[in-house]
Amino acid sequence: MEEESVTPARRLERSFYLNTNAVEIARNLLGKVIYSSVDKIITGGVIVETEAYKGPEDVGSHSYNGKRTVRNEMMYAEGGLVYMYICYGIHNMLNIVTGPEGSSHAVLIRALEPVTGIDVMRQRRSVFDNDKRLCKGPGALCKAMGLSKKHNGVSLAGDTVWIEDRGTVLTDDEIIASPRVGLNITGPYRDIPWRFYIKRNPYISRP
DNA sequence: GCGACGATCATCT
DNA sequence: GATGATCGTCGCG
Repeated sequence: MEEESVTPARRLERSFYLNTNAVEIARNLLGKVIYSSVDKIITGGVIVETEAYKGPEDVGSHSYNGKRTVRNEMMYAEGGLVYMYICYGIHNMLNIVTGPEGSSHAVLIRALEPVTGIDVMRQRRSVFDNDKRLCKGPGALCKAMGLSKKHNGVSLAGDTVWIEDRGTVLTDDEIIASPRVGLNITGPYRDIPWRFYIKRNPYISRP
């Protein structure tokens, strides 16, 4: 038998997403690689920034207090699906549904370090001068990866959107936890450190 | 039916 | 750092 010199990339398994602690999953998604295959073109990048949203106790979550609407229904699905919604009328947001069916936790993907299909991402974003901007922010990365609300409910076990573990190990001192971005709420959940990003990574949406 | 409001981004100054 | 773009969704009654 021949030994592998590097850890082979392998898709995250279903159990990864069934963890009931979305905060833990948000942290553990850092360093993983997310891919999309849209119009037969594969694009992807390393996840460098995430945010956890924990329903129903999290005032910042769409599912706060058990709220259930047409828009957020996907949050209640079993972990391992994609929850997409539109923000500010323009921007698509990519979330990973987590926890068992009936719970409503999710992780927002906020920034990627582009790895695959970079030229297509430049075209989709009309950004040709600075690859650090390609997937800088949740709306930007969706545009770069060709993802929109029509991908709501797509399974990460399928061949449209999936996440791989490349064996990257991040220690706690390489990860920054900080308050979440853009929430217009008051109370303790406003400043709870549920945003995670890789320290000094130039591809995050903001320091 | 309608008014208000975003888990943002690009383009200014 | 400030501002305008832009529209789906929610909640009201």
